[in-house]
Amino acid sequence: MKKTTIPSPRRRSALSREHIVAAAIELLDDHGESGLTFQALSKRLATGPGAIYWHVADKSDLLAAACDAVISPLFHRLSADATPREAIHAASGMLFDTIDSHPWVGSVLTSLPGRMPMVRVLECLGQQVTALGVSPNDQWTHVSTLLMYILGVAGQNAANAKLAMEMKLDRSAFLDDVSLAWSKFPEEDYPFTRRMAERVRTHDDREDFLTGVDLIVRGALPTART
Amino acid sequence: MKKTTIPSPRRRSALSREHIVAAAIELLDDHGESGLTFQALSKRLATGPGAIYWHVADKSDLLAAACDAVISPLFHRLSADATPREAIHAASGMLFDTIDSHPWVGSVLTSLPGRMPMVRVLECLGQQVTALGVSPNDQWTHVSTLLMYILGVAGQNAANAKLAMEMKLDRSAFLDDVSLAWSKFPEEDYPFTRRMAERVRTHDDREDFLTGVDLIVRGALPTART
DNA sequence: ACCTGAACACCGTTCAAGT
DNA sequence: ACCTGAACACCGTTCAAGT
Repeated sequence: MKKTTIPSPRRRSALSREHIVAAAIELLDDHGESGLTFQALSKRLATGPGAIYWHVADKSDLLAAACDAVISPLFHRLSADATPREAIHAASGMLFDTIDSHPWVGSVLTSLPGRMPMVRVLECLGQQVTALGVSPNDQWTHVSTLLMYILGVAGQNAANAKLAMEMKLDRSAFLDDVSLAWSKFPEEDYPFTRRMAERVRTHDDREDFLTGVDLIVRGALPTART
Repeated sequence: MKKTTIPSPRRRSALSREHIVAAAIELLDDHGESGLTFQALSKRLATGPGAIYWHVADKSDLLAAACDAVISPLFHRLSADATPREAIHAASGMLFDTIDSHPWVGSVLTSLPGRMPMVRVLECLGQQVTALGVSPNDQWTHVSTLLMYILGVAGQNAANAKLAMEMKLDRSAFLDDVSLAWSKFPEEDYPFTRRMAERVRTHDDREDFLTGVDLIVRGALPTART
């Protein structure tokens, strides 16, 4: 909701990749994924669209850079003295918080399989799952299960935010909408969906997410070590 | 790789929602997500772009209809006489196969949170998890964990296919590319990614996916019943 | 009721021309 | 080396006009 209506105070600073990425992040945060256009971006930076292409290859390069700029600082903040389970929990929580406050990160992250912002998440999870004592043979399966789950939640978060913005609703009004739709499905064919209509309106996204992470970690290591 | 170069054999048939959706699916299958444009679609249907809007609200409506047309038949093919675990396994396998042969489904599915194609998956999983004997309090968590995992894999599949198509590589060449990139990360900071470089090139996507499903189901129900 | 197709607003990207 | 801004190709969507 912050408007950040800066008319044109960045005359002095020469255009740089960092400035461009920072401005892109502001646009994405304020107006959603559709808010980032080279038109809007060049206006905010007081240049022409062509200037941006000197510092950035294309739009997907810009999105990747914006995503990485938001995500990479997270992994410097992880305390080293924690059990693997705690570390996974902490990293997941931080990831959720940034995806929650920058919903576009969820969809950009998914769109870069095996590339830089995502590999940071992979590596972090991989090291902790290894430290958990999972046998080398199972490490890939367990880490990628965890990663796919996180990407799924991230993508849903992005989709929710995008739809809510299009419908000009806030998050809770949007969930009310979903809840109402679920309560109208025929009881006969959709008993489960019907039963969950109330739940979806009142649940805590963050808590649900972390419970899912724990559930997967528990499945990965039947011999629990707290 | 099927070209399906039908010049214009559909003169007779009056335009209908079903025809439009079927043509849209063909375009998506043959040329990927970017292949579906109202321009290309109206050319294939031998009409103007405006005609399509009489039967379809807008592009997202069209995508939702195409996605649902591909997904909904799946859930009529589930045999009733199976244990919950088998049913979840079977449904997941079918879902994977359709997402694998129609990669765009992965991204469209994610973009419709709580809406029609996705609710079918939710309901199917929900009924089986309920039959599994999970307590009412835990049903939401376990089902949504499973669903988010499936959506994560679906999204990655779509992203892989999209990138591979842009780079004009087939799937295995694309994975070779990722594998090579992973093998070049600095050993010091990315030991796990490095170790998995070979794995990512040779793994079986479908098998990994189903192993992940089992892992989550196992976590959901510590008291295994086969 | 259903279709036509030109027109509109907007997008990512390019490139000759400037400094 | 870096920036300018007009131009290009293409997109989703609209709408007056037809049948």
